[in-house]
Amino acid sequence: MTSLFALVDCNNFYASCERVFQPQLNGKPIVVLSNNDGCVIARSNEAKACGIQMGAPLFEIKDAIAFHGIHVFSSNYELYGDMSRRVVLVLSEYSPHVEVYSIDESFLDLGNFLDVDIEKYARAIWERVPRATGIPVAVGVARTKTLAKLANRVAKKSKKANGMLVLTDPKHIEAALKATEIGDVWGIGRRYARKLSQFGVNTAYDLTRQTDSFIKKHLTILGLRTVKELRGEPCLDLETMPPAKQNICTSRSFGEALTELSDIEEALSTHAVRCAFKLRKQKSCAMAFTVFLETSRFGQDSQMYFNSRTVRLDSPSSSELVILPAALEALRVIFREGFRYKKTGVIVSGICPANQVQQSLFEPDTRQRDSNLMKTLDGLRERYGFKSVFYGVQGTSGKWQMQNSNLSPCYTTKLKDLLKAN
DNA sequence: TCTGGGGTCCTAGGACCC
DNA sequence: TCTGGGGTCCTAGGACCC
Repeated sequence: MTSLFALVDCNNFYASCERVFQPQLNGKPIVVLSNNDGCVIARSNEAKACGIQMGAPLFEIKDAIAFHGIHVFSSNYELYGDMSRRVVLVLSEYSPHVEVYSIDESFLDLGNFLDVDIEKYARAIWERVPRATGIPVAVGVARTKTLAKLANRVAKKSKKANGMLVLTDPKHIEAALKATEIGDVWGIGRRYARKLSQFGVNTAYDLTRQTDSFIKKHLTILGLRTVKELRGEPCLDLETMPPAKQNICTSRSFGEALTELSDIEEALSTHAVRCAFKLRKQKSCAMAFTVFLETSRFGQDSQMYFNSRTVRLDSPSSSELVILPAALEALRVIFREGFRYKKTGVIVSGICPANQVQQSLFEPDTRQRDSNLMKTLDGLRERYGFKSVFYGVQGTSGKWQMQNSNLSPCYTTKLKDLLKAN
């Protein structure tokens, strides 16, 4: 029995989502910006052709935007999240085992599809997803996940493949490995790419020719796994049930620099509430959390400051009534007058399943009461949005709120949007 | 003036224990 | 004077992913 994986990757996903609802932008250059309209996180092919780089700060490309008439969007994660669900729904028609790897990528298990012409099958997926959702995709198929990733890349780049490639023939695999730069291999980042090139290892093919001990020494056992996968030996399984997260971080940069503690408290309390909500959503409790506060990391004139404080809880909790006041207390400890702050956030850690939590002996049992209240609050939030109920400390000044001046409407989830406005 | 927000895992080294 | 060896836990730092 041989394994077979397909990697389906949405092309320029965020840009494609925007285009589904503004088809007049087909063929036009589009970029989508990060939170706070900071830098470019998605580009249509036309924008790439204009020379816009991934991660480019908006202020650096203002001229290019004007010159080429590039359409600019703030990121709209509600829209992208909903489009992503639609794509996954279509994919699940093609395999009983789908791993949603990220918002725009899924692995499909095509092993045991014995009587199926895989070439035809992959092409069917490639055609069907855009027809059903409006989102164009690339499909790469191979014996290991890492090779499927590589096949997907080649499928996108090669004119001949035109967005779909089944990479199982050894001769084709070798050619693909030779055509793939080391830094484009899944699992090899910038640092490793630089290090490897010093040893004369420049392509994925070069990498497969190294000894295991060399790889393990310089790239740890994770790198060795990558190399084995490139050689065709499956080391990674499909993960259809994502494990509960071990850390959950909620943070945002402020729309503008803040100096007042009370403004920062509004932001942090909002993040703390959201973070506790995420924790409850995955049915977990946390043993500890960290609050951090920082100035801009880029400022030259103003002084930089970063500080964090970790708080251990007496017993694991997911209650806002526990986390929120303690988070604010931690913030007041690390806050210093006289800095221009740019970001704050909270990270919960030491996560365990909620049903395994033991009551602390010396604590009054407020757990049940809290849990009932949280259930009620979460119900309201899911139905009417996060603005429907909030604590006084979260405030209404919203001075910390992000900039998103080019936000598109939530086309697919509008009802929720309307309810939120009330 | 303006530079995102999430996550994962591994390794090395120190503290501490028997 | 001799002053081993093995284990666990924790943390910081460094790498990676989207």
